[in-house]
Amino acid sequence: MKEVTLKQIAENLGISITTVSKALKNYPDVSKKTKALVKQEAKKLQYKPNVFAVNLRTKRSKTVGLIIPEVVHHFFSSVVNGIIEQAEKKGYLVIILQSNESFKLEKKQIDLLISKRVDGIMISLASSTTDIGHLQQVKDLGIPLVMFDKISKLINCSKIIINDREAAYTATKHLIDSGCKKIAHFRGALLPQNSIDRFLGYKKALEDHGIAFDSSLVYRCDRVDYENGIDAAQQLLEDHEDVDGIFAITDLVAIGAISVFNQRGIKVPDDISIMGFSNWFISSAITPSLSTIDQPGYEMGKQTFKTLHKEMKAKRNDESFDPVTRVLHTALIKRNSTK
Amino acid sequence: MKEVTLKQIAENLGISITTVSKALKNYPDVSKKTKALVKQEAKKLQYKPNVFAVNLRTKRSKTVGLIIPEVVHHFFSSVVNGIIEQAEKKGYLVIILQSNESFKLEKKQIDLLISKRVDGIMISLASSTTDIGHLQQVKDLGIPLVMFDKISKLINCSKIIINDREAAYTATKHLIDSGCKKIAHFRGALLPQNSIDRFLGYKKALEDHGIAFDSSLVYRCDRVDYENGIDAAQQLLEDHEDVDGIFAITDLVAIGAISVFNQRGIKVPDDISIMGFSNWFISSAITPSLSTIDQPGYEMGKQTFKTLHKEMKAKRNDESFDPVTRVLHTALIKRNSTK
DNA sequence: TTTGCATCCGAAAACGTTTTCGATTTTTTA
DNA sequence: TAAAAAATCGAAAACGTTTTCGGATGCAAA
Repeated sequence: MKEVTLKQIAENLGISITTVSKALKNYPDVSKKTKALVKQEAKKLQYKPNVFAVNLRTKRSKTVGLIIPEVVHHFFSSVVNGIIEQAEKKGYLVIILQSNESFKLEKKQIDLLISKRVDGIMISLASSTTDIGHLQQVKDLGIPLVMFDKISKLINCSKIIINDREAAYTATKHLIDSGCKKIAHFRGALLPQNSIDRFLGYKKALEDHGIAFDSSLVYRCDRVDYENGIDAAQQLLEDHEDVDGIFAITDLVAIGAISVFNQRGIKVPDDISIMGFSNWFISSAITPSLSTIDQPGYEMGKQTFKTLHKEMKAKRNDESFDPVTRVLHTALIKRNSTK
Repeated sequence: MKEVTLKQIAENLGISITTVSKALKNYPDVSKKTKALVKQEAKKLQYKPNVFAVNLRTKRSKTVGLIIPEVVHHFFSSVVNGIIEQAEKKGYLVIILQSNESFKLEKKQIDLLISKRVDGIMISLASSTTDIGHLQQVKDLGIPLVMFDKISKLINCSKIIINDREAAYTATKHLIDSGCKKIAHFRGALLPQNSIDRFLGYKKALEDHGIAFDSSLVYRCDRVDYENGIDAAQQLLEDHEDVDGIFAITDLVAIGAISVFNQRGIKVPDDISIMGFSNWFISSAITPSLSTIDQPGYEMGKQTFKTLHKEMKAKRNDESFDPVTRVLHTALIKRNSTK
């Protein structure tokens, strides 16, 4: 019941370990005859290379690390899906870590991935991350790094993103185009840039269309979840009776708002129109179905790994690699929560 | 810019590699003085053990594999969450693979994990998996294995599950208790045992409460998603006008049904009561909110890794380990889709 | 002084692979 | 037939760690 090794095969065939190794990897300096022999014996014994030894020798693990803020999250799980599918195609495995939106944890996990000597790292930052020393360290060690969605401009690496500002602009414009005159915004916390950008897109759209920006119409949801959507909607109803549109930073927030309106008999979209953001699965399943911006999670994951793969390949061949920034396309999804 | 190794430290201090290694691991046969010296130097040079060499030497990777049918799925992502959190606590990393409900892919991925020499494997089977040769192989190789949720009885390993049959019984009984007389069931495909068990629980509940089982009230959703819920509900409305309750195999199916009733002006729960299954996040966010059975995904993940960890530990110490089966508690969640 | 006993250290083997480089054999060319 | 070229193979080093086992040293007990 011993492990099958190159040595084992070599002894069985009466040849050297070197030749066995080279035969299995199709080196040109071993004859067809011995190659066939070796391969046959390897198959017979069900030889599987010891990946630990290979790693040690080649200094690579064919494994990459992924850090995301949350696993239980439609958008991020879509990204994960895109990443692991693509990675598997290229023979890479993915180690997934969850930062729980905590900077401290994120830092620790970067260290963990470094010590595990992954071949590359993909990350979407925690909201609280501003200090980027740990990421700089990754770059300094020469480990390929790709950031997606929640990025930091301070670090010079490849980035896969959407244009949050433009998408928010489109969302707001859709409300304006459909006749809304007084549009509220349920924004996210102050910190992640995405939250800021969406707010700026909202503001810009108003200004471009002759609607004065009114900061009292902006509500902050520090956690962009269902409950905060409920709270914001309730507060909004107290503060302003005549609002006829809402652009929510996230589908979940929008859905929270809708549930409030449903309960109070306020008709969506007749009395008030609502736009979400992300096109989570859930947004097509509620009543009324939610108009939103499609944020291509799966595609983002795919592109993220592809970019990382290119960078890893370049590194392996000692070629230089210039970081790229890829901005993915978002689309307006018109459903029944807007006119 | 060379890697810092034990050798490096040893040379700097003029001692042997052996002593350095032992000092860092607090072996008793190295003096306090040299220990302090070594540790200081290690810290100074920012020494990090080469995990590849450690793996090769110790034959362990401190990495475990996880195969699930789908990543973008509330329940499974909750499980993932529980697993990686627990794993990280114990110093293990998790490699996640997605079988896409494909038996072939599942088999390939098992091979992949074996060849990567993970220390243990956790899996929830693809629906189509009946042949379990690949899992037997895992057992035969002595790799600790834990199955959860979608399991096979044919394989002797630890299992973390819920009692689908009992939970379905509870769900159906709740409909009966709240006054429903004619209860339909939207079941899943023929294959995964969970689908069968939920069906059996439904049937048993009817029989125990003096309601004759009527197979024409059972609709099959081969994919348990939103669209199939819509289809089943529409078909049901054509076939039977007087149904007053539905037990759907999954929240998503139930929500599809609700959307149909909402559209047609059929009142839930006044005209018809609906029970889901799983307590996905979404079920509390729709209108009316969905009564369902809580399936503890996070806890399942936690227990799954904990059990695996015990088994890995036993193996490391050459102790025997008897597989355990843990049945987690499910709870009836009463919301507004039932009376 | 010898013996016994801790205490501390290091040589060396081992884990299994990859790859360089030189040696040997075979084939081709002059 | 000899020399050159090509084809084929293998010895050995290297990757960085862990762990066994024996040696050295010092000290107390006999």
